[in-house]
Amino acid sequence: MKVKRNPPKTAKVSEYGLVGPPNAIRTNFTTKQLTELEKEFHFNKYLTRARRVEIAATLELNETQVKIWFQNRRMKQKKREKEGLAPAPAPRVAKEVSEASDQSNFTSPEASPNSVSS
Amino acid sequence: VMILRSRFLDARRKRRNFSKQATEILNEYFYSHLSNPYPSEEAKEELAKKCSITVSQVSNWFGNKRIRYKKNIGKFQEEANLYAAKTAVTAAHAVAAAVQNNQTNSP
DNA sequence: CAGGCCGATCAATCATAGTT
DNA sequence: GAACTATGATTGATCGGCCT
Repeated sequence: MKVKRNPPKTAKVSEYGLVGPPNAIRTNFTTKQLTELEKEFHFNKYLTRARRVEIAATLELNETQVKIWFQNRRMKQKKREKEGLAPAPAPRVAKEVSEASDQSNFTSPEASPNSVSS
Repeated sequence: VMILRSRFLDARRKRRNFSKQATEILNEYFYSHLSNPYPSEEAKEELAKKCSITVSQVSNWFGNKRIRYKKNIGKFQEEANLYAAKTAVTAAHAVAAAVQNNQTNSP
């Protein structure tokens, strides 16, 4: 569960030396877990220690996983907000090859969680 | 039976390939900064503007490119040489122009 | 000093567009 | 037109930095 890297900020990554922790499984959250987390997120963007423990226990996840999920979720939301507010620069790229770039971008982010279990 | 792959919640995943020239610009930056292919936020914004895509898309592109490049450098060698050459030519033109300008300006 | 959050990135995977 | 490959996007998790 660790993927030691070295993303250089002030250095060079010249040789991408393979960092190799043999183990690093990306846990797949179940639809139920995601649904619960999402529900909680809409209630509170931030978790309290107590709530985190509670949720972790209920969903059978580590506190860390819950914590990380919320962090990622917040970043996701921020990204969405930023993206959804200024997508329409209509620069006439009056040049050669340039297909129609339609962007039906409106302020309608989320979709409905569909769980069509077979 | 618990491993359900109902992961198709991404109805918005209607991807659209970037224009040929956008890819051109991104690759040019990538290969001319191969030692450190991490554009700053400002650079990303500039690239985004030139490519007519969002900053996030620029980030995605670099993220994918970096990983895929290191995953199989050999597969991209050809591409790397191509852009390296292109950059060299551009640089040469710049030098030539500078020289020309210097001559017409120095008595 | 430990713990959380942010921002960027990674790495694996998904789903689709483009090729063969 | 199926089979394969290229590519953009998503996301659980890591890293470094900053703040409380």
